[in-house]
Amino acid sequence: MFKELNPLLHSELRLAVVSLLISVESADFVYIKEQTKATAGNLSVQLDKLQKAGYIKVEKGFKGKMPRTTCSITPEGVSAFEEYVKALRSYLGDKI
Amino acid sequence: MFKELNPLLHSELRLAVVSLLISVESADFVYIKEQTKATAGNLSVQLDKLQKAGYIKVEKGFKGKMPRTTCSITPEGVSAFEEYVKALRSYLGDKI
DNA sequence: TAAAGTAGTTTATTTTATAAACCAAACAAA
DNA sequence: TTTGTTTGGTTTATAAAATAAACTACTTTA
Repeated sequence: MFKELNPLLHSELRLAVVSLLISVESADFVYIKEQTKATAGNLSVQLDKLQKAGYIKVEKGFKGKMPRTTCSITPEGVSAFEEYVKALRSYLGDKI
Repeated sequence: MFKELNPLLHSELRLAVVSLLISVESADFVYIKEQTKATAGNLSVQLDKLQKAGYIKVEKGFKGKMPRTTCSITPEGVSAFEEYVKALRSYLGDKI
């Protein structure tokens, strides 16, 4: 009846991050923070979880002299998201 | 960009309950428990939250001599669910 | 060179979800 | 008839999560 919802994606901020990255090739920390309206601390924690799950890749470098963290989605991230959306449908019926 | 997801509905079990009740007029505790595969304790807690939010109506009565708790969705519950689904779309893009 | 800003991380606190323990009545059966 | 079991839950305790606050390190500006 109701499919299980991947708890890693069933989180407002992490879902927003993955949703954003899926349509964008790559995005840096500041941009993600702005788009999702997250606090830096919360974003840092959630990016870490997504990375540890293998759903995103996080690269730390510099833009000039300032640190710059760039994120991109992995193939596992894409398919986890697709699975999540499929599972969601079991809750939404024909409403979507 | 990303709409806020009503935290009361953004919970696997509460979403399942509301989703179930939306298509069914009314359902009792045991039935909901079976359909959602929830434990009784968890279900009890979550039904209480939904009721306190005014999203469902909970009626306690008896079937013969055994207690029987019947739940149904309220108009506020229906519209909260519809809002939630609308907000979700901002995360799912054209994936759904 | 002191103050303020940028880009984050770490730690602490609050909130949630979940599980475990419990309760009361009914039924079953010895 | 009293001991055990099942039903239908609720309450309380614990684990996990989200969030906020505090902090670090470096840079830019006044």
